[in-house]
Amino acid sequence: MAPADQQRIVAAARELIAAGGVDALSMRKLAAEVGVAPTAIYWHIGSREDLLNAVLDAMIGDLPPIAARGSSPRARLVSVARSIRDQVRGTTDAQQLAAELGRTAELSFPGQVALTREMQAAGVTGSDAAQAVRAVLFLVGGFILLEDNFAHRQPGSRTTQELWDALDDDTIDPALRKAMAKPANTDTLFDYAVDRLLASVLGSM
Amino acid sequence: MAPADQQRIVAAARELIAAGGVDALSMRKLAAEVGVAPTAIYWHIGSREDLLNAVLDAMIGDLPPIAARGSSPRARLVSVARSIRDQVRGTTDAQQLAAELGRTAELSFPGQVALTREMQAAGVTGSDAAQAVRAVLFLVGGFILLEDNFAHRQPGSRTTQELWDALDDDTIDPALRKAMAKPANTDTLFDYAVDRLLASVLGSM
DNA sequence: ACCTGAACACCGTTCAAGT
DNA sequence: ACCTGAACACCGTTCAAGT
Repeated sequence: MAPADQQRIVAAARELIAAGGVDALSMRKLAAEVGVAPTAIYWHIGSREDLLNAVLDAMIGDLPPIAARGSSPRARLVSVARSIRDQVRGTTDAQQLAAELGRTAELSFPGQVALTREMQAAGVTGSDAAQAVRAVLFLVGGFILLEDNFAHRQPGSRTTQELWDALDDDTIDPALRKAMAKPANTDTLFDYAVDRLLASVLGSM
Repeated sequence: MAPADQQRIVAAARELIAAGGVDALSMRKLAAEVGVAPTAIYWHIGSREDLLNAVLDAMIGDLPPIAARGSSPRARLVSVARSIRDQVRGTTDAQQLAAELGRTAELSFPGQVALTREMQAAGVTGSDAAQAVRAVLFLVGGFILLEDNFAHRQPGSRTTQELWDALDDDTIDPALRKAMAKPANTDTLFDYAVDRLLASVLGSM
């Protein structure tokens, strides 16, 4: 049997996570996959938390850089916001790991830097730019949170749409209630929200 | 010993969660707390997931309604956004449970309705209002996500501030880098971001 | 240096059996 | 109707012992 070095162990752990999510990774299953006793993992990597940190390190190393596209500063800002959202949505395991390990700052940092660079190019400087960048980041984060929860929704639970349909409230216009009950196109909504926030932040409605 | 009915079991479960978080609640500890064999819990409530759902039901029942304050429509919208944020921050256990059980829609719905009502009062109608409400909700959600992660950050991990201090990037102005490296006042930032988004959405900069 | 086996202290859950 | 005890199939982790 090949030696159970760190690289092989981390690779096997990533396969287990890719197949069944972070919860599907146990020290015992991993050891079986590597072809070794569970206790050997502890010799090579350490505790479960050490293992997860090593896995996250490897995942971060594989991430492509965030690219800005477009010619106008405004378009480039929008493209970075979209890139961040796309990258987060395509790396849910890494996001979950980072959340569990308290390393989300690390994971979101490259996007933050890219956004800051483009905000500077748009002519916003100093603490104004810092505030603007953070506002955009929070908006992007909100999409991630709510889309993620939407994706993790259990079959038995009620959707926002169903809740609106069931709501009996005369103070809200029927047409508006109906609009809220319609499922949202989050792609369109994302572009709209980012556009509105940038318009106001850049002072160029 | 008093009968181990559902009410007593749920109350004991809430105490365990309040004391040590959702992870501190196990069927066996709960049974010990109630003074009964672990298997008795299954007779009264069912599985662990059934138990957590019953606990979340009780928590939702205890939530106070979201109130709008202020006289101008804009001020009332801002106050609802702040109320949502405050309520979420004060109910982290319920938020975690809702996320695990896929019931976040239910938990965020009252705030969504309150926001919709005030958006209508501000003169925005139909699908425009629906989009505007959702944009504000996503922004509020982003604060919750990033503040939450910030709070759950492990002592060993690096903060966004430390990452900025360590960044060596000549394309970003030193003053801006310094501004990003300063810890953000999320209260101020929240008011700023909500204000900017509302200004643009309501079309009254 | 690298790995195993036994052991400890936990989990959630089922099910037959008791009163 | 309500509860227990035994049992099953899992966990993470430690540590002495082997090569």
